[in-house]
Amino acid sequence: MPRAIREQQMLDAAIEVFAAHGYHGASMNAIAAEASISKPMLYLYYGSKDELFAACIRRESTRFLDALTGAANPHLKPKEQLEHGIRVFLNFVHDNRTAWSVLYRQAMYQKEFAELVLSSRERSVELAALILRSSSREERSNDEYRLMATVLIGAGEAVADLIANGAVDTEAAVALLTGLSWRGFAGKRPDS
Amino acid sequence: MPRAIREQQMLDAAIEVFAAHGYHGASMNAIAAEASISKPMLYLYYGSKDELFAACIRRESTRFLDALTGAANPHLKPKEQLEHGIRVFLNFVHDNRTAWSVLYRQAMYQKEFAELVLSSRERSVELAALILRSSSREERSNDEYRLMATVLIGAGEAVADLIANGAVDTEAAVALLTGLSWRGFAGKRPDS
Amino acid sequence: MPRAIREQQMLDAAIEVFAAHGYHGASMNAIAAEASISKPMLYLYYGSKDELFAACIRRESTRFLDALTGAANPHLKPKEQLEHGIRVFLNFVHDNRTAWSVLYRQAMYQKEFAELVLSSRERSVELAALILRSSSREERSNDEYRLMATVLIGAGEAVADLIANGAVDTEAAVALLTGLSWRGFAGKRPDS
Amino acid sequence: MPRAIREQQMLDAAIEVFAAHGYHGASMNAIAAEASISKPMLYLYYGSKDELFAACIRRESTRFLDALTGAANPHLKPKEQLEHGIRVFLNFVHDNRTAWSVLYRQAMYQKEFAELVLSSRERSVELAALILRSSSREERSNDEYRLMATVLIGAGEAVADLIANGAVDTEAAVALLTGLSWRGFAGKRPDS
DNA sequence: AATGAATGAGGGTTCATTCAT
DNA sequence: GATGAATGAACCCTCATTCAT
Repeated sequence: MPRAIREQQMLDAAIEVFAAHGYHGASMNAIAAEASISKPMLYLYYGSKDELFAACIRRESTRFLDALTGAANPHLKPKEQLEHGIRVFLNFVHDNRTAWSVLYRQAMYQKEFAELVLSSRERSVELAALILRSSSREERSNDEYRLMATVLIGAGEAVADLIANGAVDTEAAVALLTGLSWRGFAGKRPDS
Repeated sequence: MPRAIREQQMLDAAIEVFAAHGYHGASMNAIAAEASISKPMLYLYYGSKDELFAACIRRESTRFLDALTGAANPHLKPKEQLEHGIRVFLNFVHDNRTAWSVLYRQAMYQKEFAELVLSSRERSVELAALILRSSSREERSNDEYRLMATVLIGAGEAVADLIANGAVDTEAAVALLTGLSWRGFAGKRPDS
Repeated sequence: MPRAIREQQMLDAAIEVFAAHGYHGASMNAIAAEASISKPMLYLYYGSKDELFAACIRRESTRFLDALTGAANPHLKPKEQLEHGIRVFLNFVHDNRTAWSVLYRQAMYQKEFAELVLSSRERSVELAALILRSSSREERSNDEYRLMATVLIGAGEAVADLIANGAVDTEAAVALLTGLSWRGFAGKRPDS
Repeated sequence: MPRAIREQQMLDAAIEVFAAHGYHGASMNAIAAEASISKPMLYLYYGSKDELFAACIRRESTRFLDALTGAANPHLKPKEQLEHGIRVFLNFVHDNRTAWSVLYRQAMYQKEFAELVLSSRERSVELAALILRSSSREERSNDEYRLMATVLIGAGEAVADLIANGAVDTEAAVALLTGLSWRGFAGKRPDS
């Protein structure tokens, strides 16, 4: 069986099991079983549980960034662009909730994987910063935009958690986040 | 040694070790050693690793909420109140970063502890919502304020992570968050 | 509190807990709790779990032998005497089933306690041998009677187990054992 | 090493250690060491200590029943058949005394294993009942024969214990039990 | 006389990881 | 290329037992 296919098969299984049971709760046994292969194969391809987990993070990060990148559309007006990006972001997180919570949130606070997650998040911050810059009514430094992007993403994650818990509807969340982005907490509502 | 003191001693050690290694990475052996007591004592006082972890969460939650509650000051003007709350929040998260990341962030995504963390977070959301309401220039429903508070806290957590990484200075972050809260991403800067 | 009463209180509790959970399943904690005293008291009075268990065996053995001894009645005819003895035996075992099974049957096959149990059983064998001798139609040596008594008691224990399981009614068992004792397995029934 | 052989090797070791120390006294460590394998192997093959113990019971039960079944010989006269069965029984119990005492006697009084032991014993009772029926001088119901068989086995076990203790010689015991079976305690000796 | 507080030692169980084939 | 068989190490938890008061 060709290497590339095997790799995907194994990653699919690993992500599934990691997402379901968390890093420690997932045993190499379970992953091998889920992938319908033998344990030594996992080690042959990935060397260790840590590296396998890292590979999972990398693949999901890529999917996430692809989704975000795909959301950019030069024809949209700034505000629409922001809204669309937020929508894509929230939908992605919601659709991949379990994987997201394990591979991003948990991993981000685990010494061994924090760097990996952060370096990936860096890129989404970059993207968000671009959108913010284009939406902005005045010039700011790159660093400022990046900081703001971080805030936006943090807020997005918090809202995404709410969506995942069913506490909030996605479109409502999009509206809220867009509104807040535009006017802040204290500002008036558009329709008022 | 009296019971009350032992309990604190044990919680101190547990929080330290949990924060350093995460829930699974922390062994009861290590916690007992850190507390300079024997393992059975941990079990005598807390019954199980799960319950010990839960006790840690509870204690830190309380500390956090106390800090937040202490930040409320009726003499402050709304905007100052918001700014002060943000400052207290960021400082707390920064000062307790490791405990925070393990006892809140990791625990929140672990079935056994999610409920506990969420019920505690509920209370900080409540507090933040109050502050937001008093800062607001127009009336909104309670639910709306709570949602906004969640967003604010999510944003705060993201920024706190940056502070913890040394990427941002606390006061700068306070200014940014306050500004964004007030005017949103797109608004003009106060001084412009 | 006077020593004698304490001792009984502790033995009562110990027998109860041992009978309910077996030797290993019974913890000194549980016994102390059942006796409403502190663990060090148990150790003060009995020194160790083994010795406490031995004391339980001794007390129950005494009760058992007392019951058996009380069953002897010179006014009864030999066959009636035998039947009465069997009845008393079976009833005792039945009434004290849990304690019996733990303190005799289990203990008998445990290195540390086998000797104690056997030396107590010795005495019941002696008693049974006396009854058998008086029932016998011909002279035999003491050793022979003792051997036969052992057989009788073994048979009795097997039947007692059946009674305990509710598989057999006590009086039916008495009749059976008496009949068998009198005539053997192959012999005709009295009424035939 | 092939699976089948390992299984036997492990059961051999387990039976040895269980017999020597009892169920609780036997540690999985000790069993693994005795079998010259590692502990995880035991768990891979048997899943838990309980299941390993059950497997021991099953194997020894089978051996025991095989021995008993092999003792049946249609060419023997009823009384000889009974005598032969008793001899085989006593020899088996004697030859396997430690295993017998732990795997049958102790297990029989332990909630988790009682059912297993009893279901196996059921079968020996069945066998003994058959022999008794063919030796009997008059017709009885199946239930009666089974009850008598239980008594016979109980008596046999008691005698086997004596043999094991060296208090009695096997052939003497065979003669006694056969005689008692034939004539009861009170009857005359054959040679008188 | 009595106990709350404390522990050393060990048990069952699981897991990531590696040979030998 | 692929795996069945095997293990060292560690973890959570419990228990009999003992001080210090």
